[in-house]
Amino acid sequence: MPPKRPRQPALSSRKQPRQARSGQMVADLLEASIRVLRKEGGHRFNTIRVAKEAGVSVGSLYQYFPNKEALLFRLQLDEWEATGQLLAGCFGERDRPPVERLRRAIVEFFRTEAEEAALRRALDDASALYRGSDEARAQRGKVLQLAETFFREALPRRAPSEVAFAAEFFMLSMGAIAEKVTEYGLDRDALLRWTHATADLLCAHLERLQQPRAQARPRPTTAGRA
Amino acid sequence: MPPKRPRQPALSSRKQPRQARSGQMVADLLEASIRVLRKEGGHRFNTIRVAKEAGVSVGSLYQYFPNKEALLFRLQLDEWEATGQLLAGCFGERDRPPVERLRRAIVEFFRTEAEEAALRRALDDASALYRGSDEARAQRGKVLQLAETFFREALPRRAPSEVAFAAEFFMLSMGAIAEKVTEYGLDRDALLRWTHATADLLCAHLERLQQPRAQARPRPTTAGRA
Amino acid sequence: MPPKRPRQPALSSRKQPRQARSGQMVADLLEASIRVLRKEGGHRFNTIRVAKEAGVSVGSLYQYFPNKEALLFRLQLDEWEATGQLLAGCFGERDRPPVERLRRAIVEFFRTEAEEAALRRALDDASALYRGSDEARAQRGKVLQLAETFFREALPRRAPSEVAFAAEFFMLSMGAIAEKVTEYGLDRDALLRWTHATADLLCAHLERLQQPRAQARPRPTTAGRA
Amino acid sequence: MPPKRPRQPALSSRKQPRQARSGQMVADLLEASIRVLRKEGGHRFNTIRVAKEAGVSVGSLYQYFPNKEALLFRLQLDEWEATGQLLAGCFGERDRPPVERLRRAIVEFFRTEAEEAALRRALDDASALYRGSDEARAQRGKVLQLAETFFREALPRRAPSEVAFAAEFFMLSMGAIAEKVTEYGLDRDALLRWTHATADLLCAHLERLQQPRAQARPRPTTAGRA
DNA sequence: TATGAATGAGGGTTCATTCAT
DNA sequence: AATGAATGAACCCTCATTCAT
Repeated sequence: MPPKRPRQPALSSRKQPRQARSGQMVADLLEASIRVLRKEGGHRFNTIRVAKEAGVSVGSLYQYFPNKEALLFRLQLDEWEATGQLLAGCFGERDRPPVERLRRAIVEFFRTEAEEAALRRALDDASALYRGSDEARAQRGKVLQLAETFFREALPRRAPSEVAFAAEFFMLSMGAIAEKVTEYGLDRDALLRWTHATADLLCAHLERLQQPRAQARPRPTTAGRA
Repeated sequence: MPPKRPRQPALSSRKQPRQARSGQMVADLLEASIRVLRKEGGHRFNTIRVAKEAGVSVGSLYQYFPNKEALLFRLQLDEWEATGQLLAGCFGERDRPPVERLRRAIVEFFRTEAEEAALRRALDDASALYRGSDEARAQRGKVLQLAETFFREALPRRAPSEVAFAAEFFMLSMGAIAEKVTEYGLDRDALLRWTHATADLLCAHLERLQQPRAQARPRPTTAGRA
Repeated sequence: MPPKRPRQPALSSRKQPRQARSGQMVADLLEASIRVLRKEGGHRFNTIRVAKEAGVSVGSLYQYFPNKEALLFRLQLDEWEATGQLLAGCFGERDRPPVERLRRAIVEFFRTEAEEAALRRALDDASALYRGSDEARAQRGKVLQLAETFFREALPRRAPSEVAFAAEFFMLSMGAIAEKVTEYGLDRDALLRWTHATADLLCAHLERLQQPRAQARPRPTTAGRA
Repeated sequence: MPPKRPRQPALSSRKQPRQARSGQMVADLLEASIRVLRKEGGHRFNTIRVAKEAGVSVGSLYQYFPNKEALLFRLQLDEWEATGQLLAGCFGERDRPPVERLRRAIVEFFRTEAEEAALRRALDDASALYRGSDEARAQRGKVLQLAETFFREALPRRAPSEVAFAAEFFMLSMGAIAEKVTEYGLDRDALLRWTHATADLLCAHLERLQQPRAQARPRPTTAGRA
């Protein structure tokens, strides 16, 4: 049989940084990564540059991250984590009506997306490297959970499966639109216009879902077209 | 003598293929590219593989495309072109009401997106290479023109600037959502559910825009938030 | 799922060098490899050094050999091939009695082994890289076939399975002893002494096998000893 | 500051471990090394892994072994030592005839070789690192001494130089054949067949040497052949 | 015009060894 | 004495692009 190099890339950190020193190193590397991504873009992102930017050796990098993918993924995870926090904050304001909370979530989401546009873009460029990993799925699940809780509250009369779908649909739509919009690199005002258009779109949708028997709209048959 | 990457990528074809033979060569290369992208994914896409797949030499490839980016971009352009045709067809059915036309456009759009999911994904992985080029902007403009014509008809009482924004907003939203959805790799039924959810979302929005004074919704101040 | 790098190392040549130029390149690389192995030893053998020694670029090396292992393996294959030729020549001299042919084969074998001692040693150091490959097994099979033909002639009254075992046993013994002996780096006379001792050993064994019912020797039970 | 490999490897232990604690540490490291070799193979054998497996720090490892080679060499030394013990036991059974003792030695030798096949293979892969060292020569000398004593007894009428050569020849042959055979990874029965074939071969040779004027066999001139 | 061999910088990763703590 | 983080040279391999034929 041919030589078999093990090759079992993993995304989780190589060592749990418990001591202060290790934690610092990881933090330095992550910050350096962000700087590299921002300055050079996703496709110039490489371990040597990151290590140099962090002022450490490549070897050190590999002591904390099993491979390049893991480093990028960790960055993405942190972004997602922050986003989760943000949404949790907006969704959780139980003294406001749900639609208002949703709007605020959207506004805040667009704002933070835009702030980090360059970074997110770069991360996205590199996303092929960690796409489909279990860890990615897990994080996605966490955010969906969050949204589901909110939508359960906003749509008390809908069946659970409908609520779950709505949660996924809203999150995906918001994320997808925001991503594309921030790609444009708009100025503040233009961004606000897009933000509110999206908010109008999704809030109206939520209100419609809150009506007793919505959605019964005729679907014309998709005749023709191969 | 070595490559020495000039860092000044040009995307337009090196020569206008006027003769039949050249046209054939370009077509072969594009088809081969698609096969390579599909079979190997965006990150195994390289000129040697494409040339081999097309049954020609790398040198020939470089006679018709100044660089790898141009090849990929041309592929993307063709996709966009096809999409444009598709939308033009749907939007142009003047005997149907606009909302119905929009719904059909969305349904068809999702369908073709899903059919080519793997290819689009691969193209997207490679999109960093041609992103932001003038040609890309130009193509985008063409599709927007198309949509604007439709929305002008659908929203006769709206100001031109509002119509233009709506056109852009609808196109972007539809594209963004479809892209993310097809990333999931859903089965036929799930895909249909997502398709119609998106159609419901956007058609309702269009209907709302068709009402006299829509959009006058209170925007809560985005007070607070770290 | 985590990123999956294909990794399918193969040992066979990447392209069949049919043109003169290619053949030359392969030959140059193999010769350079031999020089590197001899000058630096198996553990300093690397693709960069080989390419430099051959006066070409690493890229060229990889156009003809899919990886380092393949290069080494090809060297080994060539050695084995030459050995096969050598043995075939000795074994095939049908006008001499088999025992005499065997002795000559052994003498010749030791001589060529000693000539290339440094190289073989280096190859052996690197053998972990291609050990157990199908190609290696195949080549081994070819040499065994050769030996079997000879032993069938030398031991006409033995059962085929016995002949096959004898062939394998003689080849292995001769090879094993020669390998260890040449490791010593002996002078001409000492080497001759070892050569003839081995020849005596193996020729006597062959003569014994040629006797009607040899081998009936009492095997003391291996009592004791964990 | 970095490693800066001095290229002057020393194999003797850095310190003579006199205290119990040190002895324990060395023992732990050696055992850990064996586990690593067995589990990961020669080419994944590195100091960090060994230290981790032993539950100590790399630094500690380097307190007792000047470098990786020394560690491996020590392992090899222990193997050789054990082998020496084994042979001494077999050779020393003065109440049995020499030929019988030799056979038993061979049988036992093959058995232990096979038991540790994986380990020996790994050690062999690493042998380039300590090959030719004085220590290796010394250990070899000890085993030869042992064998020589036995052969002096078995071949009382032979000249000392002949006895010495016989001792070396037998040891080398047995070792060489066993090594190659165990490389195959045979099952118990096949192994036994090979073992006894080797024993037959070598015991017959010993018996021949015990005859008054053996070896006077005509050596055909090695005419021809470059 | 077509070919495809050749280039070599660039990128990911490993690991022997040191030395501050 | 023990630790283990840090180092960085070294290694394998890829691929965009050129240019002699």
